[in-house]
Amino acid sequence: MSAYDVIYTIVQQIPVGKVATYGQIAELANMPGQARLVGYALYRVAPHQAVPWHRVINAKGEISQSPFRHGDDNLQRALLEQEGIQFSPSGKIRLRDYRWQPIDLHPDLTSETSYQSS
DNA sequence: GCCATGACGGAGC
DNA sequence: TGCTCCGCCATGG
Repeated sequence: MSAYDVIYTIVQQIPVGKVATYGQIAELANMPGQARLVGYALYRVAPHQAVPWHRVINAKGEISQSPFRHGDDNLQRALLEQEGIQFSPSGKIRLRDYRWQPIDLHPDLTSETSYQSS
C-alpha cells in the first residue's frame, strides 16, 4: 500500500457537505506537514478511482489549480456548491464552517473557533 | 539509484 | 493584507 492509497482512503472519508485541507489530509495520513504530497497524490488520481478530490482545498479555503489537473476549478467549485457548500463573494470557502473534523474534540476545548465576524 | 517535480503551508517582510 | 521564499519527501522517469 503506497502513501497515495492512504491519502485516497482518507479523502474518501470526507462526508458530503464538508471539506478538508491538504495539510489536514496529510496529518490524518500520518504525514504531518506533507501537504504537497497530498496535492501530488490527488494530481495523480484517475477518474475511475472514485475519490472526492473536489472536497480537498488549500489552507486558505480556496480552490487550488494546476494546468495539468484532470478537471478545472470551475468543476470543483460546481461540485462543492452542489453539496451545499457556500462560497464567499471572493470565491473562498468558509473553512470555519465547512472544515471536516474527524476527531471529536472536547466540547470545552473547541474554543479554538474563537470569534469570527461573518 | 539519483534528480526534478509538485492541487501546499507557514513564517517572514 | 498580501506576496515571496524555503522546507518537506514520495513518485516517476
